[in-house]
Amino acid sequence: MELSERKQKILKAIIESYIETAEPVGSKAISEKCGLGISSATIRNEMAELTALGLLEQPHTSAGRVPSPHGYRIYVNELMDRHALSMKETREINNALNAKVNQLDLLLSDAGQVLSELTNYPAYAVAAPAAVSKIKRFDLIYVDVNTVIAVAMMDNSSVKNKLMSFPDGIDEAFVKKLATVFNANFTGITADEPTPELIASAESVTGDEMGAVAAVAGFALNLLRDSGTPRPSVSGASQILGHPEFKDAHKAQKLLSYLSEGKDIEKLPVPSDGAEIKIVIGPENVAEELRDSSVVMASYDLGNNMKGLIGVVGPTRMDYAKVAAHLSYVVHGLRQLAEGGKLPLMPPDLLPAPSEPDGKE
Amino acid sequence: MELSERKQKILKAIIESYIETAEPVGSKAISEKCGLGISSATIRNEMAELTALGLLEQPHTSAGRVPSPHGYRIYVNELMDRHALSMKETREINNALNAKVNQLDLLLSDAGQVLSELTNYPAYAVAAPAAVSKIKRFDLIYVDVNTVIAVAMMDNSSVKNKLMSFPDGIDEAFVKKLATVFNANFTGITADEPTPELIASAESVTGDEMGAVAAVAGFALNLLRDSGTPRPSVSGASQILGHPEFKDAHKAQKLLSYLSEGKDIEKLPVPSDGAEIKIVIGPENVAEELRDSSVVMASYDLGNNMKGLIGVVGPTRMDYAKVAAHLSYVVHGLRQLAEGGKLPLMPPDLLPAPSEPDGKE
DNA sequence: TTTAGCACTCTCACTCTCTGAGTGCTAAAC
DNA sequence: GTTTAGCACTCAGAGAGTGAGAGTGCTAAA
Repeated sequence: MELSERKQKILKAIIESYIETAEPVGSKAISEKCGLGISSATIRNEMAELTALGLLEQPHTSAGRVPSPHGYRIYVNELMDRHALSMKETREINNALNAKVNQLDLLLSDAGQVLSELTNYPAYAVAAPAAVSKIKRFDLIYVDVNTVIAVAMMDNSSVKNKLMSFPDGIDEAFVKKLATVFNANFTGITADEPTPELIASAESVTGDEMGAVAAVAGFALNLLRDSGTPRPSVSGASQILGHPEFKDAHKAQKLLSYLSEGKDIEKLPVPSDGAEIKIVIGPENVAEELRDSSVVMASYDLGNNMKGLIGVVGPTRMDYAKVAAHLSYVVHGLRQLAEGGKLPLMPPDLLPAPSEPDGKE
Repeated sequence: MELSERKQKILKAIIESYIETAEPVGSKAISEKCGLGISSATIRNEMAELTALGLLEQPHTSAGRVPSPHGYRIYVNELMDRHALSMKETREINNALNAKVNQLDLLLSDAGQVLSELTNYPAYAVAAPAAVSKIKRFDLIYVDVNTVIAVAMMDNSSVKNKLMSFPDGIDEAFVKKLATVFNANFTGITADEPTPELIASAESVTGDEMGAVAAVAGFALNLLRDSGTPRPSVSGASQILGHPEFKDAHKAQKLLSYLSEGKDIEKLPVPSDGAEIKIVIGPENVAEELRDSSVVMASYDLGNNMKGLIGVVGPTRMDYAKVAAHLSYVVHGLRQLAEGGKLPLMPPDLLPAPSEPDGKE
């Protein structure tokens, strides 16, 4: 389908006005605003045709027009201007990410928080579910006679630790031996592999004192079990309540609990091949709960098997251009940080690559 | 002020009915329900007196009565029955906590989640802000030639880790030396102490390669800076939207963003001396944002300097009895877990100690 | 092809009325 | 003195009716 240039301009103007005001847009407003020296009657004719094409909708006869999901799709694929990040925005992202380069798992949820504060929509981040997850490195740190820290690095590069108490005391040499045995036997195995024997053999090798082996093994098993099913971390959930389409608390609740419970996360949108940013509009969503929201998301791959999704959720009337630009910049920032760099405090001249939503149709 | 027994019974019946239905309670309903063989006219007389005493309020002349904050206070202090946890509830708490005994910081937010799911109100958990925080133990784990894990245990027993990448490669022996030096120099110091010299001396001792010392020191400094100002972790935020008093999205948003932003957490209620559970009702709250909500909270002290607050937030029309019982049981569970035990899968015969709200007046 | 004009439609805000729930008061009953 | 029945009174909320305003679609002229 090819739209005349004028139709495109009108559609764009309508969508942008609606994004700003959340009110149905009338012909008069467009004829004044969009700059083509054209009367409202002409606009009306064009709008009628756009409605017939399914790009606009009418809440009722005498209201203005509202973009349909399909209309947003065209807008996003073809009409939308790239949003140029302001100095201030860039600085805000850089500073916030720089300040938080501690634990990598936390970095992601922090990135979500930055994103959410910047865009005024909730953001989520979730690690890619690993088909089988393994422990890559295991160690025990002796703190004092009652305390040991167990540390495990998974093959997706997440690091977990647990503080373990031994009220009856534990021997430093024993801890060392235990660490060696565990590092030798528990790295590289998956949750399915027969571990009871492993534990038994570890016990026999070390000569267990008061179940330390079992305790440590329990930690390891838990990790293997848990890290297969990541939970999304959601930031800025309450932002959604600021938008008029969610002033019905029940609607907001459905969306929020879907996001934060992490059920059916496999139904979250995933990027199409090669696209850096994917925009999924309302009914295009697989998950029932997202059907009248839109999602702007990106996948990240920070190397070392750290992969996953990060995205922003909002009403279909969403400022796609701005959100896409922010998201894209944040993902670039993450990658840079993961490579060990710091982010420059001034914005680079080259803005992030163009967003590339999947063009169906 | 002494209430006659009959007034107490009526007040109790009104509050419990209101907690259940969220509708103003009329005299007729009470006369039928409360079991004293007394007509609605008599109840009306009593209700008028209770209103005069400030324990009930009338939304308007011809509506029923609604408990006032003061009324709730009396109810909580004197009238409320202890809620006995069902087998099912106990099992649910035990299982959920048992399953999550990995990282202790996570355990707390998990406890919040359990609480929130059980009570249908949002829950928060926040560590006590440390006056000065220090590193108790520091270590580096060599993973491979490009990767090192830094682990630090703070004196409040929280353990933090960071995965560090060294694209140019790093030597295992060097990592060991570095760990020794850092453990010797960075434990026991506070954020204020003059660290540039420390770093310099560490660099000279180890003979730095490509800024590894600086990277590790950066991690340590960040920890020291950050861990002084804990953020509350909030679970089940969206639950609040399920209650009719928060169907106004704006009101809900104010509450939620207060909780999750962690601003002014010093204004969160703190337990009064000796009380195990504290209940703070509506306007009794210090924080402006909590003024028309109630908070049921407890402090926990899991030993090893792990202290903090855990609580549940809801409308003033809250099922105080149930929430207090759940919270109390969860806190007991935490303590048991911290001591290294597992929770029994069957409920103990002895239910948690009675809740003990501060009795002002 | 564009535009002005006009009749038409439909929502929203407003008012009015009616209904039902619940009260407070009074006078009688216990 | 306490309790109760009876009754007039009050008020929120639902529903119907109305007018204004915004915006449309159509027609005929430019």
